[in-house]
Amino acid sequence: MTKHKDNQTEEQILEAAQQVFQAKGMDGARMQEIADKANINKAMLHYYYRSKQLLFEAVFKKAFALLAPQLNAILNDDSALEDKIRSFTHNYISFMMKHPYLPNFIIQELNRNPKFIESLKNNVAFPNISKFKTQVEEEVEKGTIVSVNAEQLFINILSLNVFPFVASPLIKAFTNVDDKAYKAMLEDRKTAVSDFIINAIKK
Amino acid sequence: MTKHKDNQTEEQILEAAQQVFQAKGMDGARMQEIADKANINKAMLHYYYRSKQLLFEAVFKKAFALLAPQLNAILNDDSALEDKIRSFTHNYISFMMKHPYLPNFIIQELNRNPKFIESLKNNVAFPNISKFKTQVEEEVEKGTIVSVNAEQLFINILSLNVFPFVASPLIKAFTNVDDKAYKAMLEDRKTAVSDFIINAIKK
DNA sequence: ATAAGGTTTAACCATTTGGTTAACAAAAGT
DNA sequence: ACTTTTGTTAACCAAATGGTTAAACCTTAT
Repeated sequence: MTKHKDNQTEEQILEAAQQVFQAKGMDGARMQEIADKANINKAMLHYYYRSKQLLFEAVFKKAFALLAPQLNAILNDDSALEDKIRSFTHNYISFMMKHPYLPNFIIQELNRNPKFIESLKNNVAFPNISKFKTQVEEEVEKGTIVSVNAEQLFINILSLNVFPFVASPLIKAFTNVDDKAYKAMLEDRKTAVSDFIINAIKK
Repeated sequence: MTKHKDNQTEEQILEAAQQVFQAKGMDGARMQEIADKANINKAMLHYYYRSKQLLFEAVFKKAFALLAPQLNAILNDDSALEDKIRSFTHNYISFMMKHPYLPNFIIQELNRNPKFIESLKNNVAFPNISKFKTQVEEEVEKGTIVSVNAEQLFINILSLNVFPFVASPLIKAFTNVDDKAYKAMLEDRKTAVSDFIINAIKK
């Protein structure tokens, strides 16, 4: 119990900031609300993070660092394509059901400030398609899957997995489904999406 | 040239508001910026629309009214399922390439305020899945497509078509693709996506 | 004990922001 | 002609907001 209270406060702030920023975005978030949620004085936010912008960036980078390994699972893992699709879909949906704010937060703030992505490319293990592209091209050549463009396939996989988390209010409304039933549908998607994708590319 | 100048001003405001709201969201938008873009005094915004909230709602409803018919094309049209998937994909991507801000704007603001969807259900021709569901179930019974849940299929179609517009900065970064090449990829998707979907459900 | 260093708080500040007001200009109705 | 209604503007206002400050409070090493 020597001097870890500082670390603890810093963590409290980051935790509270994460909640507020992810729920309301950079522009909608209020420093006072973050301070209240962290049970500290507003000046502490500036003591530890200097400015709203820097606090936001800390939250954003932490969120992105959480997402990146998920994506690298499909882009850089060594297993066979079909296995990867199944495990990625299963794992990604499980993961996002625990962090439902994440994808929307990242997409929204990246749209607000596209330059922001440049700093991420340096700081975090940034997902890259090249290895996945080689693998897809090999499988096409071997004849195990139909001829597909690797980028398009990647976009399709990503779309089918991410979109239901980004657009949930809209989809719920169109399909006349409540929260509970929507969760059940997401649960089904852990296998339904991979079946769908594999069906689409299997010869 | 009698008394349409009023209408003209009102339109200028709505047009400017649309640009600013869609680029920066409700919270990030500034009334002064809208006024400047419309080349009018800030007080005029309140003269015609009373408040930021009401101006925003006018913009939002107009945007949603533009989107809804697109979705009704796949949900309520009478043509055969396969034809619908092909024409929807083609038309939706063409349409969104002309209005790239639209889907992100609607999704973002609906996440910010999910209650908002209730008022839409009354005002606009709100897309509904029921007819589409019947059609899918019939085709499954006839044996022309594999056994799929209609809601899941709808989500898949929507995901594959919408997501690339919502997450473009992210996808561009992962696939190392610039603006021009991304547009070409979207162009390809007009047929690639429908092929993908039909492959996935065809027996 | 006490000096030094980091930590925390209440009060304060400058700027921004949505919104209002009162006067003025332009049509439109009589 | 003149009165009323509608459209437009500059100046103004109160509240909110990100950020600062100066003093108080701990903790710890000397």
